[in-house]
Amino acid sequence: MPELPEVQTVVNSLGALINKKIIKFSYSWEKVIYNFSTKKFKDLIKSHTIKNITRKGKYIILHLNDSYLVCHLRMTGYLYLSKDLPTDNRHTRCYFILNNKEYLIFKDIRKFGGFYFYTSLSDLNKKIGIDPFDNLFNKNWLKNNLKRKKRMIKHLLLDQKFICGLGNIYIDEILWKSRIHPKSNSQNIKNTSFLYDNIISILKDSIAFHGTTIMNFTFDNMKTGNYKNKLNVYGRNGLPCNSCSKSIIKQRVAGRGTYICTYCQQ
DNA sequence: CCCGATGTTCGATT
DNA sequence: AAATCGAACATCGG
Repeated sequence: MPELPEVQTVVNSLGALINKKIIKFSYSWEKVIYNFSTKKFKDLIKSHTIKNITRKGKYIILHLNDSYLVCHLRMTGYLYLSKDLPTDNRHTRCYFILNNKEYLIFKDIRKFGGFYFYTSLSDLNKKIGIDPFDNLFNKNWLKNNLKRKKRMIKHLLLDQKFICGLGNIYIDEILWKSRIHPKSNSQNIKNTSFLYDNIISILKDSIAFHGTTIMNFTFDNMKTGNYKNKLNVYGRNGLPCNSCSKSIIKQRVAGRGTYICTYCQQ
């Protein structure tokens, strides 16, 4: 579920974490910590103060005194602050107790999400590419780097090592608005400037609407995103294209369910 | 009941 | 280098 706008929405909802201290870590699913055993992680995390919260791609980054607590929500992760522990713990995988007696709670239906502990961000930066809101990501960057690759555009945009943060929903939306067929070769894309504008504007627009809730995405005590009503292709199989009125089709591209207007996107 | 699909990522294989 | 596939899981719908 969560792509860049949803992750940014979560980051925005966690501002109250700043300057709070982590007192204790508790878990019920061992694999919720990706790069350490939970035993080791407990030691590492204790008594750290959260200095800042940022995001890169789909990763949430809590800046600690001299280290980083990084969270990835994968498909169904839900990270939120609460004065109380959940009454329904079916999907609670772990939580942190803070010095003000509040809880940072991580629920995750499908158990794919979790946390990394890093002493530097270099591992993370090596793993993923440029963020769309990075100053270095501009029209020239996109033009030059699309030219360097010979890949189906949808496949390339899904690759987090290329650009990080885009996922299945927003790529379909961006390619529809850009009038680009998802199977197009990245080298042959003519209007890269228009594609750039649509990447930025669609992400910004969705952030303003707190992201898209299709099935499971919630933030800040069960709030949901409202961008779903603004989707032009995703999930609109068989419905008329908002530009030409011909039928939206669904087809598998790069192994993912993909929504296309074959008239607008040649 | 079984099968397929779901917004992500990783690693193996072609 | 690029593309496909299965796995990590749970849930829902046909």
